[in-house]
Amino acid sequence: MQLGELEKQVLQYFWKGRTADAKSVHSHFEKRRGGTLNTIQSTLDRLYKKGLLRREKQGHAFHYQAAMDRQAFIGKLIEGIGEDYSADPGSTLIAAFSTFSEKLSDKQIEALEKLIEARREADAEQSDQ
Amino acid sequence: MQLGELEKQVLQYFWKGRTADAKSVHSHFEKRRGGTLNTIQSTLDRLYKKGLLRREKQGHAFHYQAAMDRQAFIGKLIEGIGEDYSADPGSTLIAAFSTFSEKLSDKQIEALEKLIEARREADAEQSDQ
DNA sequence: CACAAAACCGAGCGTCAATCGGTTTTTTAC
DNA sequence: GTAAAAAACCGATTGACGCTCGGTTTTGTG
Repeated sequence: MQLGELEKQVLQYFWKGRTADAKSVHSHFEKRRGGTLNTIQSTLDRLYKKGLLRREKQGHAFHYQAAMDRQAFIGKLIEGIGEDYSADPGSTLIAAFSTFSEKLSDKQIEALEKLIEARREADAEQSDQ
Repeated sequence: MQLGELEKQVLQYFWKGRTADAKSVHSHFEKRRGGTLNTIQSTLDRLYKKGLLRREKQGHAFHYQAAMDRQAFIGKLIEGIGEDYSADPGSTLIAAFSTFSEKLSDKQIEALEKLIEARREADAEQSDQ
């Protein structure tokens, strides 16, 4: 799922937890980059059709919000990379870890180990039943 | 770094450790998908200009080979995603782990833990000096 | 130097995001 | 209920970029 520059920015805007209609989004982006309301509208529509935004009629306008959070979306993108280049999940993850290794803080490493631990426990649970 | 379909396939061809000239690559891909030698040539050239293939004149033709292996490249792509969506390395990695968690074998989890351990030791080493 | 092989150039096509003018549909206000 | 306003929707244009390939130039070899 490759997004254009404006799409990326709009998505990140919604990841702040906001719900907004085209008008609000437009007034937010107008200052920093210009563009008409129509441009924002078609971008919202594209993101909606791609399943990245949810929307709902509220009075006269659609109110949009993120359909998944940043973490879930990034996970999907990384999954897509694995598929594109025929890498299994394990090696994709190892590639990621190797690349980032030096940049990780102790805290982040701990968080990762906690996830691993949790996953191990889930495994044990499974074999109990 | 978004690649086209042919580019992806050619790159994977080189990840098998091969060194090859345009002619060889073409004869490899001709069966499964057709296309002229010229198409392969321009694809090799594009990949070369993107820094994904290395090349060297050998007699009258360039011999190409992968400039980095699959793991390094996938690492770079994932890094790019983090940049595109303003995610720090730690959260990118956690997103990857969360997404793949259930799909990982025990072996792959162990491999990951070994990497974490290695990274911890590197840290300790550092603080010794 | 001539011939062959490969590199290189350039153009056309398809896809897709960004952009925006114009039209249709929907809401709301009277 | 109808008119005005607001928003959605449609369609066309532009700009990237990958794929494709014909044609020209360069290069290596005998």
